[in-house]
Amino acid sequence: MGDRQAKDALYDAFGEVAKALASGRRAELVDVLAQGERHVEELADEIGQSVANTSFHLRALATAGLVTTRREGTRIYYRLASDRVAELWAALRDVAAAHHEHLDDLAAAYLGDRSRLEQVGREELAERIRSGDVVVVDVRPAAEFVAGHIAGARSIPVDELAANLRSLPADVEVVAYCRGPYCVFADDAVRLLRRRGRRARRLVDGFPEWRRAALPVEAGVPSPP
Amino acid sequence: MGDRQAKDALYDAFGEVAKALASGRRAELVDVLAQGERHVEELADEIGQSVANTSFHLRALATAGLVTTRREGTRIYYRLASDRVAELWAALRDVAAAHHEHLDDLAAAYLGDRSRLEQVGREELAERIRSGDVVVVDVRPAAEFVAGHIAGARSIPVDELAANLRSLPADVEVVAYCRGPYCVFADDAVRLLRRRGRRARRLVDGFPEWRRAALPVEAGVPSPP
DNA sequence: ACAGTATTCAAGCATGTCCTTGACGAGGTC
DNA sequence: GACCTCGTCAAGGACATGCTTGAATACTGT
Repeated sequence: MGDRQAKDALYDAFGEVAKALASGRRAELVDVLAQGERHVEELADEIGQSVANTSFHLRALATAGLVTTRREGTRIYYRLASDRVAELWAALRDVAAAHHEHLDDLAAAYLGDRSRLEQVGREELAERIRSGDVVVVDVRPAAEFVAGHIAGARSIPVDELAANLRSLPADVEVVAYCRGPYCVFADDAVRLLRRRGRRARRLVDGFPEWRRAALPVEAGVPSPP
Repeated sequence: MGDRQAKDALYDAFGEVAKALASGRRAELVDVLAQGERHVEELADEIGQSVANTSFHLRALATAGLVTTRREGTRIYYRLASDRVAELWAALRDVAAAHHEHLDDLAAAYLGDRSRLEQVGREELAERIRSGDVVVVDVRPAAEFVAGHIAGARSIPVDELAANLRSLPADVEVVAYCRGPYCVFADDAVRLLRRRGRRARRLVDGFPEWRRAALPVEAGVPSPP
């Protein structure tokens, strides 16, 4: 006990888990799966890869233990193995944001200029929801809303927002949220709303962080009008 | 903004950070550096690799931003870029412990049977230190004790423990701690102490976790007898 | 049992990673 | 200034990874 070979093998196992996240495509998959389960074809579409290659990456994640599967009819749904995986993913993002040399530039290139985009913190939003003077809009794809969302939120996927503008009360501030700090959906939604003269901000991070903070969530289809 | 190419580049950057940990040797380095700064030759010795290869891995960690350096005379000291990195490392260990298929076996092969090894939690130990009815022994190498240790602990590196047994009071329980949950030093120390008829337990994790929990720490050489 | 479809597997190529050896470079010391 | 030490860099060989294409598998639903 305590010998070199066994130690190397143990730490190699930690390395294997890290290797599962050591690919941009797999990182994207984890980011999507942190919203809830999805099947292979959807995931392939999300990450812009062939189904075969997506399946290959999902297998890598499954082999490392980060995701598990469930069959429903002819589809196979993948989901994160547990909340710990989402926490690992959040820790990885944190370290990258703090220490990766070019992350700011890359984020700016993908997200655009956020300096004029007002954000709202989780606790403040929870408070405003309790007092009822805010409309919370989930701008992720509908499937992710169904898998779980902030209690009381309305589902309006970002590409349907322009068409549904008038269903939002004009005199109440809107808070949009999406997948997390590196997701563009809420940014685009807030920009659109402000161009139309609405008061709008985005939640600083996304639904997975809200859920992990043990704030109120719901799941299932939107309640009828 | 929001295009495929920029998104891929951003997530590739997250992947690069994960890749820095995607090697058992680099994981070992991070585990050691979580104790405090060390120079290349020491690190090479710790991970059982050539100096050249250790330098290569340290460069990989530095390029990803996980470690930084400081020159002192002819030596170069490496340290973790921040506490976030230690948190990422802890999150990685958690996920591996929960989901890696063979981690239990690998840990057992390296650490030996822990079923008869009693452990003590951080909060309980903090309480017992306040009431003063426990001796806390830091069994890591002396350099790591100097870089930082639990307030009030004594430094007795594990391979010097047998020779210093009589300096420990016989009627007080001993709690040994070391680098973390996958470190053998405290296990070996507790086993030795119990064979010699002492009451002894190990802290569940190690010094980095104690410090991150904002419990009392000190640094510097042991106070004179 | 059969056809249909979602997913996985296999082969193949280009590219990247790990570790070794030997030479080089930056700083300190005499 | 010459020498010494610590650390880094470069080249090279064995091996692993990422993506594509095309075929195989494992279910479902009738």
